[in-house]
Amino acid sequence: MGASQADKAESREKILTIAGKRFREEGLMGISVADVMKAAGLTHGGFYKHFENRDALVAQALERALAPAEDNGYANYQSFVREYVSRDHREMRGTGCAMAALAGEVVRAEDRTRSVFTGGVRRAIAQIGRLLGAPDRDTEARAVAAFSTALGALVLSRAVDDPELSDLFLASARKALLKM
Amino acid sequence: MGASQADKAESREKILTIAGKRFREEGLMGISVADVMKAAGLTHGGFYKHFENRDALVAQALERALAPAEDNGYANYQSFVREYVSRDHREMRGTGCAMAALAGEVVRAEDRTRSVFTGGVRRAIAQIGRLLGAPDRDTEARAVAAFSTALGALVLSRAVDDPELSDLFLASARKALLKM
DNA sequence: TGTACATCAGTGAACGCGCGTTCACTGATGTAC
DNA sequence: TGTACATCAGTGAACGCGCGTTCACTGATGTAC
Repeated sequence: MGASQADKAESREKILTIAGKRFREEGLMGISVADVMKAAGLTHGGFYKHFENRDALVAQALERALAPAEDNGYANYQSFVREYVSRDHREMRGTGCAMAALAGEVVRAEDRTRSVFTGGVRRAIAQIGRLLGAPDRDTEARAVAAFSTALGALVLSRAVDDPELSDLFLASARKALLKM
Repeated sequence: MGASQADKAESREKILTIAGKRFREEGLMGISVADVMKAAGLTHGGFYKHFENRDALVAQALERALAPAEDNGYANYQSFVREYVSRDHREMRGTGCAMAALAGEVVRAEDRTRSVFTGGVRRAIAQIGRLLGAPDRDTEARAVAAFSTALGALVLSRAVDDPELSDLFLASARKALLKM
């Protein structure tokens, strides 16, 4: 069952996309190599033609999930708050912010994965800083605090099993963020 | 190797204490029944004399980890901020806030576990609300946003692999929280 | 108080299962002539 | 352009291992008389 170089690249893309989604949904330990390959329409044995081992997949899938999306920049600080801290984002676990999905787990991940994560955090802070407008002495600190609030509220709104309390996290965080 | 009823109660306590610590450190899936029992000085087979199954241990260990500690209430809002959002707390993963340690994982946990978690969140919000002083129309919303900021900053300060950035999360969140 | 017996916390071997990884094999792709 | 051959993406069986759970067994504890 031979395959061309183009097929290989396509398989790799598929594996990374699926892994990025499943890791966000099920956690970094929540899905097996065989499951990822099956979801990509392949058998598990071929995995090692694409990645050195499972940890490499974790790091690379996270890298891709955190890669800045061209189209998906926020127009301004208000739309960042309204889109990031929203019910839609809460529901989109597999395609939403990978930092919110994996922040709690990444402490225990491999160095490479942690470092990729840290890069994503830095870019997020820089982006929020830009949205906050003309940089002054404490723009960075305000961006960092805003990111903590937004991510914290999103994570807690997902964790809690009461829809009202969940909505309260989103609404309260939006209100606080728009005052900052 | 018979054991008295007092011994059994003692074993149960030990298992719950160790599990509560290890779950916070390694995640809800990060430690096996055999490891918990071994750490408690027992063999794995006896586990089922204490708990119906592993999920029951998760729920009960979380319940205990979230039980309000008599001695450990915060004197006021400022000490909550300074103690919760601190380097010490960041370093104390096994004995620190179980909500910060497990918020990201609990979405995928059993109903019982999620419900226990939600109870802990409600108590945390109520406590912060009280610390914020005389309740007015939006004390609850301010407490909810404050909790999001504090937990988000703690989680991110642990996730990130750069000590400076980690400290920046704590310092920036404290500053924002003390302004609220 | 002493004796006989039931209880049951704890032991450790065993179970079926899914995991990450390896490997011999296959056949279409890509290359050399 | 056609033929011969090497490459290597993908297959699927197999590996060793650790997991959650079960179970027959043990012996001190607790109870009945």
